[in-house]
Amino acid sequence: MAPRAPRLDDVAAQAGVSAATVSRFLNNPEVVAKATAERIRAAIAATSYVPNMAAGALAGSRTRLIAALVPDIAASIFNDTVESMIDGLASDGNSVVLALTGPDNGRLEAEINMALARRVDAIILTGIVTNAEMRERLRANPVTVIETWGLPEEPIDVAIGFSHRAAGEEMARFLRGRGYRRPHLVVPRSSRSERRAMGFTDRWVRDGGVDPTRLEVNVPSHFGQGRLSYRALADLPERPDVVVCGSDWIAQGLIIEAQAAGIRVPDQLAVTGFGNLRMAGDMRPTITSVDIDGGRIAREVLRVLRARAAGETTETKIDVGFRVIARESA
Amino acid sequence: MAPRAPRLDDVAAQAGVSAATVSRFLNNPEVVAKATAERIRAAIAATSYVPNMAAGALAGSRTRLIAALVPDIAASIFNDTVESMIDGLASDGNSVVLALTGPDNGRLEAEINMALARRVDAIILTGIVTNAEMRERLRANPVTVIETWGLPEEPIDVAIGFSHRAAGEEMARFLRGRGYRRPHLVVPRSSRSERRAMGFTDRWVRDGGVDPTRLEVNVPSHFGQGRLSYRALADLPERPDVVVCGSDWIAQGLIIEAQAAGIRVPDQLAVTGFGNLRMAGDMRPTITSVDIDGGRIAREVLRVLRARAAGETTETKIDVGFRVIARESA
DNA sequence: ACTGCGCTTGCAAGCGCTTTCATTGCACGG
DNA sequence: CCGTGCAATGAAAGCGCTTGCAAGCGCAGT
Repeated sequence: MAPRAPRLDDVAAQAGVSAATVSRFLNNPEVVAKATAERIRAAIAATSYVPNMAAGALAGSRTRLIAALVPDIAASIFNDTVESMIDGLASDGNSVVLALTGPDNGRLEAEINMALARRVDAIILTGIVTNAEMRERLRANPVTVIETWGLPEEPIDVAIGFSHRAAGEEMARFLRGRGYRRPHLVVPRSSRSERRAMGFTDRWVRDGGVDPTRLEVNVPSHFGQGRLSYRALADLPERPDVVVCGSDWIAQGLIIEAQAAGIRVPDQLAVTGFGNLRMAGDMRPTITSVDIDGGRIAREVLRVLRARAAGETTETKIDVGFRVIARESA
Repeated sequence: MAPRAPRLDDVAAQAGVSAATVSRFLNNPEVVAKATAERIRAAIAATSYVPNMAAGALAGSRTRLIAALVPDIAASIFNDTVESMIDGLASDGNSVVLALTGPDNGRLEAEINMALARRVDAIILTGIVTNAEMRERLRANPVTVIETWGLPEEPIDVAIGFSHRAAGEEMARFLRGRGYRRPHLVVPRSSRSERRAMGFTDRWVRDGGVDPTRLEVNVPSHFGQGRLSYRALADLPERPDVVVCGSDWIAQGLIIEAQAAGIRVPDQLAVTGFGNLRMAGDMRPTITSVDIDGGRIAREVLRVLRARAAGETTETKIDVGFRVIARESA
């Protein structure tokens, strides 16, 4: 009944060539003679052949599968990067297996193991893996591993990111330059935010400022937290003059709650975000933020992957930097 | 040098059993004798064996790979659903290949073909496939196909969604009940939004209302469009009393721009959104929206997939409905 | 003791490709 | 006219796993 799906052999027979030639045509069209290519093309159309990549993966030890591990995608700052990566990889003929590692990377190990079992060609991590054993495990594996959004001292393989600490320091410098005196930090509970907060605090204090107050919030961070964070300001012994938020969402929520309370931003309270989401530039007032070029990260990932596919070597540490974007809110 | 990765054989030898038994242990632990299982478990640990799923897929004609096709993930209303699905599927031992079909589903066919080539166990579509040839193609394939967020007359295989037209009608009924007279629609250029707008307009007019004015905006819709949409109201011959937005993002941006212009929402201008994002309930004023239970969609998808995996049959049309959530903005 | 049954296990045949190696055919220079 | 070399192709050996089939085993029933 169900006439089994056509295979390479069927196409080959139809075209009057061997399976090997069809395979070559599929993977390296330029090595087969023009006339042959034409016959094969016709045969493929005639049989409506769809290659079986599972078989190809086994035989060729190349799955064309890339694993992307991210904490979440609900409203994540990584989404733009992930989207660009998927786009680029797809046009190279790869597919992306998206795995969620959850807050605190709770499922990180399980997902890395799954990626290894699938024999993906590369694993793209968000943030850096802290578990030493896991790092070794990955290093021992022939798979390409790219750590993004962070710059560890010794990358497992390749790291593409920036220094969160430096970003924090830069924001401290920026706000100090604008004359603010009493910063308050709203810090999502992720190692990256924590690092930025450290950088901010260290720099601020070293420059003679008073120790910033701080509030920690759960990840993933969102709009509602901004509102709550605003209310929490009331509990502070002294009112801050600027609130440094760990994400643009929080900043937006905080601004809206402040405005609803009749507080003018930035005159009475300045606010900064992080991530420079598109919304930050559209908000009223526009939000001062830190821009990370997610597209650039995606491009670098693609570049590295292409280089690897071509058998070339690449740098192992790529700093994409960041930029404080001064806008109306601070 | 690089001692080749351990295979099933290596584990088998180590455990003193045949490869077949190890395979069975891996896929059906309960069929191997307790003592044997223990020896195999030890052997796996000793050799740090990681199964090769590519080989497993070829031999077992089951990839445990699910393709999820969505238009985008940048700030998509589908993200919650996708996230829940990935979570659920991962805990069943599957992996999700996320493919982006782009605005207008420009890359839909290419990605469906890729999914077919990978021999995924199921394809989860966002929205319904309009290309008749493609629908036939999918029907002819043994793969499970689930269309979500829509309810076509004749699903390719299984459809899990709701009627966008009915949602539009319901919103018309709701606003009319509240006494609004001059609605203005901000409609993203997607077939789903379009359908809701049609439903709204038909109902509104049938109930004796004046034809709503409308503005079309590009997808993916975002905050900034809301601001622009507000400004565009000035071009209208008559000022609307309620703006029905195709997404909560647009509604939020519109509200903020209106407020910045000194307009009180909802007193002077009411606004509704769609999607009931978390933010909608946190905004000032809170946004009246239409809730789609994305988690429910995800759960139904899982249920269907599990049933299929168990060889059972399932309903082919599952209506998850929607609910107008009345809040402050309208 | 013999038969039969259920539970475990092993054997071996693939799954549909890729790739190495060898072969063929042909153009070309000597 | 023959030897060379290159371009194009074919033959066949896997890639590492799953699974149908059959056999071994211990035990209950007769």
